Amino acid sequence: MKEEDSFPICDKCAPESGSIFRYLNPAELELLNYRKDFRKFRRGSVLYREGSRISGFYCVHSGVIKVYKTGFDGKEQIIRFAKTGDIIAYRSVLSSEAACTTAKVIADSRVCFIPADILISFIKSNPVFAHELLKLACHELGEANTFITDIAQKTVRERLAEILLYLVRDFGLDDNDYLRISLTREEIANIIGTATESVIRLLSEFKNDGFVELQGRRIRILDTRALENISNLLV
Amino acid sequence: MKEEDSFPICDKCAPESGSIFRYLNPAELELLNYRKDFRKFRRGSVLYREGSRISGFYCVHSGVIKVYKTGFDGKEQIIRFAKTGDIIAYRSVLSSEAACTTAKVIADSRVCFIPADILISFIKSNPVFAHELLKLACHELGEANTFITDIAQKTVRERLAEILLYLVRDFGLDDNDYLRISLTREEIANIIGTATESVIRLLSEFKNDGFVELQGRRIRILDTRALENISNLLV
DNA sequence: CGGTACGTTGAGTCATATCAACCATAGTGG
DNA sequence: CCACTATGGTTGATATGACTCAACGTACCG
Repeated sequence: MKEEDSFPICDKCAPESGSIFRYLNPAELELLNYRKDFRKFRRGSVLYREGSRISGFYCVHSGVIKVYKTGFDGKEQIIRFAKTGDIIAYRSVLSSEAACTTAKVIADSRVCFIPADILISFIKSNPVFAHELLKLACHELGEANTFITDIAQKTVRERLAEILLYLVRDFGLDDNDYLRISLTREEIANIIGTATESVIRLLSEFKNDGFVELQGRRIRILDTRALENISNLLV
Repeated sequence: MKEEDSFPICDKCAPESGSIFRYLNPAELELLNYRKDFRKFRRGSVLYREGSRISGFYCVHSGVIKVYKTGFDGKEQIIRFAKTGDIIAYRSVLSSEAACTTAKVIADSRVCFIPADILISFIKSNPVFAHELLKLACHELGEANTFITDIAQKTVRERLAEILLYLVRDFGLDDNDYLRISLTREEIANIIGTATESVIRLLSEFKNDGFVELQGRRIRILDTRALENISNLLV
């Protein structure tokens, strides 16, 4: 059996990936392993679509998934990225609402699909798990609020610098200081809420100023300090 | 004892106001009534400030409170309003983070302050309550995501029309179709993320087009349909 | 080798921010 | 009672950041 085909066992992968399931007890983990469904998705495939009813949620084992909303004119607004250990679609499952986002694979992914009912049952049976899930949701809410403020008040230039720093924080840099996530210019634009051309212009401005280096889609971060200054990040 | 001074009992006011506490059992409600602290605040007073550690959260009995973040240049970004039955600051309590917002009274308010530990204990003892709290947080998260998309993609004009409709939905109209919430132009600007002058200009544009009528701070909604068209609201 | 998706650059336009001046109202204190 | 002040509202002029449109370059892929 090739490594890629190995079926992940959550009582092993949960603590390693730091996922929310590390708060489950052995019996619950066993149930999770029994009920979950392991799936693979290639770049570009869609896990679920805005407006659809979802019968469960996903835990990301590997890969990167973008979660976005589609605006009035069809333009996508990226809300967040999910990577190893993150769960997605839990919001819709818990609030009993239709999905308010679409999830599309950016880097080939392996995920577990978990039926909605056992999430609910874990909440009922395991108060610590419920509390941690609440912490997770509340933390995301805090981040959303910060993002609202930024997008409402900052210039595109400031937001671009900020997003680059967030990507460094969340995905890290390789040995040559290249960002470990590969996004199209359009995707970057759809995070910070601007036009693709604006991202291109500002990125090459950053390049000319010596803050970054560009090799096609790869972005090398040369001067974090300068980006921090531009972004006017509080904290 | 004047009506205004009467101490609200949550097992009465919770079901009436539709607050989250309607999911507590009698014993828990008794504990809540015993531990909570009833407080009154005048317009302009601050319940808690961004960055502070909070030892509990608030349930609004009457009045209106604005919850906002302060941006880099000191400009406030209003995140939401809390009115009768709403709870605020629960996010910070649950995520064990410092407050990421400030809460300031817009219309004289009566609130209950509830110590953090009993919120945690309710989550542990009452799975239904925990689930409902999760629903609440997840619902707010969904609204935040929608707002991010709007603010990133819509014009100021569209956002202004949209916010007027939201205010109608959340606060209603009186017998003469006046909005039941009174905001300064600056506050409206701080919701939709624009300059005060822009709000003034667009509002008087709406007035000239016959969509609204303006009497100082009071806004009369004349043509909901037109506002819906302008706002490009999905739904 | 054509096709498709992505990246880049330039030119022109427009929505919105900024700056400045002025008015209206209400509360305050002498 | 009247200046005095503070706060909020309004309007106009001006500046500019960012978007749109359009053309073209590049790279990979079947």
